[in-house]
Amino acid sequence: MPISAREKKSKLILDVAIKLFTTKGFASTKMEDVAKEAGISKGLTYFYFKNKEDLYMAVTKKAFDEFKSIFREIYKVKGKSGLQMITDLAHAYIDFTQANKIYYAAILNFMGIVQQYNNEELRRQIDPLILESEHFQKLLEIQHDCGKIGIQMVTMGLRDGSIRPELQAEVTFYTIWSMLIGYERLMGPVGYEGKEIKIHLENWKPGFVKLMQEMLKGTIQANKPQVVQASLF
Amino acid sequence: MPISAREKKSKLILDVAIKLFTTKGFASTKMEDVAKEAGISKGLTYFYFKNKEDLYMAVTKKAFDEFKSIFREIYKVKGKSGLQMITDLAHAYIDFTQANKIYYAAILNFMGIVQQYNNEELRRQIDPLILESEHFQKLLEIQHDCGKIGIQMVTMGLRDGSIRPELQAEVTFYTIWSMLIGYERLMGPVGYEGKEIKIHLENWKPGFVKLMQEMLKGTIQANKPQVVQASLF
DNA sequence: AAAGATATTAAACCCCGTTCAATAATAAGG
DNA sequence: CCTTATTATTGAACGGGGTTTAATATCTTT
Repeated sequence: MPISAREKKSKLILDVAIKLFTTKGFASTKMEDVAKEAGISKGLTYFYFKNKEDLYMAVTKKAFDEFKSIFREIYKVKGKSGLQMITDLAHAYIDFTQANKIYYAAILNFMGIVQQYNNEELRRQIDPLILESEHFQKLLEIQHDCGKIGIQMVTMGLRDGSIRPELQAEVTFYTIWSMLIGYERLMGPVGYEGKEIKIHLENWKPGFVKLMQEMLKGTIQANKPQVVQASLF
Repeated sequence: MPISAREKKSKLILDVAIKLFTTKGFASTKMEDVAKEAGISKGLTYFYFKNKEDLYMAVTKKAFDEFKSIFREIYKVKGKSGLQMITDLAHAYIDFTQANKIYYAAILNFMGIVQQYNNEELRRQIDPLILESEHFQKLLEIQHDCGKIGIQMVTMGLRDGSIRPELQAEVTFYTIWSMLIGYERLMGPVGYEGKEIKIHLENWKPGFVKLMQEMLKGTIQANKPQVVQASLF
């Protein structure tokens, strides 16, 4: 695939933006900084991206792509029980969010926007340019896809007996996702407090994952993979 | 308690700010708007609050106070099992966050700042005025207090048998908190998607709470209150 | 009533995202 | 190859809005 000059420069700007957002944060990164680092004039960045928010959306798009690929990678490996997949997903998710803070921040930010979007009173506050952004709809789709894959994992678990059969797949998966989102959100603040509590929390991650497993665990051994042919989708 | 004129006006501004942040959102609310609505000049708001962020911190403070009182109210009722308390807490938390979007947004925002604060590289990005804010340290404390109360609830559950004894109180409580935070965060976005998935998610809340209970449930009946004398703190 | 502290205002300031008119570079067509 | 449209690129100007400031008014205190 021959990349046009335009696409190349667009990518350059995006890469610079990611780098700066990562090191300095979104708010502290000026459009001028991005331009300078990319070796172009400030005005030109507006030729490639509608505005700063649009640039951030492009970052978010990359984040979601990577995010979805994590889901897919785990899902496509055969010979694992549903519970094992969910467990792997949890680990991968935590690793991902910790290794890519901006990506994760971007995803969280996006979810916040969608939340506003659902609220009629708040919807009009959203910068219309965001909604017009070519990325916005695509992001909704990707998020949806991730959900679908996750639900399939739980469904597998229900079928292969690794997850308690009385659970409902959608509810269960979204609850797990909730836990993961909240885990990241709390990890920092809680860890910070220092003093007594911090010590015990060093083993939060294993404890967290274990609790999740307990919540789901079905009739078969959780960690011993179980071969099942799943007819999914 | 005789309230000084200064405190009264300060409170007026704060109330106006809360009202406007609620209806228009933080970013869309201009300092001028706040001033006008409060019947004062823009400059004067800077006499009572260091800057916009400081004003938001004051809102956050109110949010956390209310938040903590929820924890306390539930905790002080006698004759409930630990599991029941946690269950009540979950319901109260969800109600609170849905009834007070700005308050909840403020709490989330604060947690985000603390997260930055823990990261040496990111710490310097934080507006120093925030850290200097008289509220900041107090907020950390309140958050800490909430954690302590929650942990006590779990501890009660461990003692009275309503929560599985092999669990560790801190880890368990923070995991539950994670779930709650994530639940709110996902509720909007997931609900939005419309189509197939939405239908099933209408029963997410009960399913969510039930899953949480299953995760914790110990040897005694969960929802039937169990009188125990807890020697806490 | 004078001196000092406290409130209050309007205007100025400045940062930064955004727009724009002018110019250069490239591509297309005859 | 020269002309003409199209696409890139720039630097300067614009404008919104948070923040500062100098001047003024309103208490307090003695």
